[in-house]
Amino acid sequence: MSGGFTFVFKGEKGEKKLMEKMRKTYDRMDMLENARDEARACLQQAAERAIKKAELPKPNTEDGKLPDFVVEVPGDASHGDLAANLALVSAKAFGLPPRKIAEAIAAQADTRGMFKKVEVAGPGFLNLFYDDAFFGSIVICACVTGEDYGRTNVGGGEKVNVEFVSANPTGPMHLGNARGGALGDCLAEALAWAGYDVSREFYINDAGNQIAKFGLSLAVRYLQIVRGEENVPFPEDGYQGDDIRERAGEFYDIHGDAFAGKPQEELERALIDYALPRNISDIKEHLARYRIGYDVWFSESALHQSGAVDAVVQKLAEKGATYEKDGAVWYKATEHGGDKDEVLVRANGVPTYFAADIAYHADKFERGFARAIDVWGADHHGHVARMKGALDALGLDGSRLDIVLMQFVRLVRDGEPVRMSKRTGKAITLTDLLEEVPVDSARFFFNMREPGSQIEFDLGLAVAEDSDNPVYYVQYAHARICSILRTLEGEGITLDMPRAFGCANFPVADEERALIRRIAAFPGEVAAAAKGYDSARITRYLIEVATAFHKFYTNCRLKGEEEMLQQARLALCMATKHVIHNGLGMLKVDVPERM
RNA sequence: GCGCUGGUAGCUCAGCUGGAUAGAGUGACUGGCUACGAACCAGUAGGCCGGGGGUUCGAGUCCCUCCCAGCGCACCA
Repeated sequence: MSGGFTFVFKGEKGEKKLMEKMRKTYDRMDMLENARDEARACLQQAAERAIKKAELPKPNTEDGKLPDFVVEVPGDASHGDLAANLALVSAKAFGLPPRKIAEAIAAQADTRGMFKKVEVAGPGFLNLFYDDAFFGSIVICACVTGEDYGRTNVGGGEKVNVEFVSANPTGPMHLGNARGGALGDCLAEALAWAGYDVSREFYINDAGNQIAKFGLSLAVRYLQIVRGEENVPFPEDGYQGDDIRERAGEFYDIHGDAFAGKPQEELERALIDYALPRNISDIKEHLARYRIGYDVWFSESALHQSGAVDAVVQKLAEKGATYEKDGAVWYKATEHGGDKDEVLVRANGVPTYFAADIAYHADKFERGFARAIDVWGADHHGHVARMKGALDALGLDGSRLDIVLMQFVRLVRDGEPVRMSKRTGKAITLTDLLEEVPVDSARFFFNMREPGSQIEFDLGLAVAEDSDNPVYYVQYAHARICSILRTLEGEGITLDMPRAFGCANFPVADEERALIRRIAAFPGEVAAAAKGYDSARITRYLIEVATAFHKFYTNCRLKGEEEMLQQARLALCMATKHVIHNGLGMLKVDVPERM
């Protein structure tokens, strides 16, 4: 319970003191949640009073209490600011029609100064309307908390690890990485805003079969340069990308044919040692250009070298979760919810990717993370259950690992599908994408839809799309606000908080109320995005805020308006500016003052 | 065959733990700048929510079944 709201701003002396009071009052910052609690309590007590006064019979439930009910924000503003289904769900308990119950409750409702009225509507909904003062206090809250508006502590400081992209270092990043990067980075940001202690991590797959294949492919390209392409056949399953040729070419430019006579193994080793660090640093650079940075770059090979992989296999064996067959060590996945058992150590003694990944995730929990979130391509979905199961088998609660599965990006150019396979060598890379599409658009676009939906990215459209792009719609709202602020400032008018809060008749327009409702929803939206691992909520929300602002802008004026109302509207503009600034900031999209 | 995702307006997608006449954007059509930025706003048209059963006061939402699409089912990662 929030302890109620006290609307005493009018008599307050001094902005500083006022600010302090505001910060205390709105410590929880999510005023909508507070309002929900207030509404719930208001109705619950009203129902209890009605029973006491025998306006309603005693509820015929097992524990004699009222049934659970929902307080929600109705989609239609004419249904109030909050709506409760208390009367509907307790129809049986009272043995009365819902509308009758609702009327009895509404008659007893003490609106606590927060609500203007409680209305009975439809089949028996109880609709509550905010008092104007509450609308005003939401604006104040957003203004006072400013660049922190939207932060909550629903995460309680829990340590969370978010691993995303983790692109294969054998080649350039593709569109899936672009989507995963935007999604993962924004999710991490939303989690941080919701009060989690977030660490961003990139897992470098610098070991295993694909590195061997990488070495082989490089070696063949190198030998082709030395001996002629027609004299050295390229392996069927090698990496055919041009990037491999380029790396081999660079290596040749440095060493000439000095390595041509060396044993294959030595040649491959030298090529890997040359190319891998360069690929990794390219990945870092390209991600930085995409505005993504990591707290930790975790190397798979380090897990092998430290013996962590062997240790985890050993530990699984001690738990009785393994057996040997055909010379390989198998994990009993079927005993932990899997469809079939999995190989941990091959007959040739080399551990599988799966074994390394178990060791990797075990390591995350050993580093003190309460939760690990991985953003994976949907093609890895088969890996989810067995990964969790393996953690369970180790005695590390596998439910602490959450996987965000991301469907593929179907790339299209002028209506024609473009192959994304690394092996065709024709894949569009992240860098290609960013050459055609601004980072703002790409990051916004990839965060517009839920990870689970497969999306189509039309390159031709993305380039032409500049002014139709929703990101500009949101940015434009911000630029418009800045423009108003500049204009008024030119007339010597700036926001004076105590004065703005002193406006007795505010809000006056429906557009103002609609905008304030959206502003009030911000902390809850961020928290929901964090808890539901759904950063798309934020982009959708920002579009809603921009819409509400544009409507407000066309219907409500500031310039030439009466001073108190002008101040109140100035505060509303400022509140909106903070929301857009903070929201776009989470997406790491620019917040332009002019455009 | 088994499993994971998804199927909502012409197109791209929302729809929160079941709730009030199913919503946006875009495309089509019609209006609105002598007032703070028209990269904007207002209006019209457009729907057996994949099909069929069931659960209940009430289902796009939950259960069963079928159909369709993408993906996965390696001693690859």
